[in-house]
Amino acid sequence: MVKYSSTLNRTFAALADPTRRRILAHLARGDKCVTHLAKPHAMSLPAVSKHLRVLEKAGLLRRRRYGRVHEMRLDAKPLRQAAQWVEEYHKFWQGSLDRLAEYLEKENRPPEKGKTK
Amino acid sequence: MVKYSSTLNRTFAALADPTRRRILAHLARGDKCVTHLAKPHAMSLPAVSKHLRVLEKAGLLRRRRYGRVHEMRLDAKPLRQAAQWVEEYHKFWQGSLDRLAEYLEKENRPPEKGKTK
DNA sequence: CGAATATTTAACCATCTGGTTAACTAATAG
DNA sequence: CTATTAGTTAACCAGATGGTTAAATATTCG
Repeated sequence: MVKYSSTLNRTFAALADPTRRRILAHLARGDKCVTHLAKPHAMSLPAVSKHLRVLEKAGLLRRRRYGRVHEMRLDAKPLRQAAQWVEEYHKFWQGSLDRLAEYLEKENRPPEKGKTK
Repeated sequence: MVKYSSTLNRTFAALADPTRRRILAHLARGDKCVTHLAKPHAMSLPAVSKHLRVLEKAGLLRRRRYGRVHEMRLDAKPLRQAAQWVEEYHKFWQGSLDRLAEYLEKENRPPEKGKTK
């Protein structure tokens, strides 16, 4: 059966913010330090730092310290579980256009006609 | 290029809550009315009603009214885009074990100059 | 040493979230 | 008409989120 893990909670929550998705995209192109990752984002360094911590707690990145520089490394493993979850609905979005057509045709269909409840 | 649509924001945010993922799972097994969907969840009807509105605004379900009964129907189309986004990171979680091994081996790699702390 | 750099922590703020209970609207049943 | 049922709306609350600025902590540079 489907599990409602807090891992999945944290993964999806982390992905819900566009800044964090952008950071992940940058990391996918190579490991970066905080200042580097912060530059393209119109916000303060502490704000980016917070986003990085969210991603880190979600397990989506690993941090290594070289002196005062924190080097971030993408870790996409949690995305695997997320992808699996979403994929369970594959057949539903595949058939969605058919379903919409069907839906529109049945415009006047009754609920559970006759004896409700 | 990657887009940071608010569609994706809403989709991932909707999926970040376990109650909502559970509701989607129930909907995947057939359309249900609000009271029906609420029953297995240890919370009030208004709470479930709010979750349904979140899912609706994320485009993950459609609502039809038959008299006083609101019938919910899963619409998984938004999940398609989410799946595509996540899939872009497929190669990263595939290679993650190798990467971790590599990471652990390089444990003593120098920072940028030949100076370790 | 003292100055500069990289980053975090602290304190604060507005808004969002997920829940509650109570009251309301609307439809059906008797 | 009245009572019941389905569901939403309103008001409220605690805690999370996403941002800010200012101060603190390391680390490296000269």
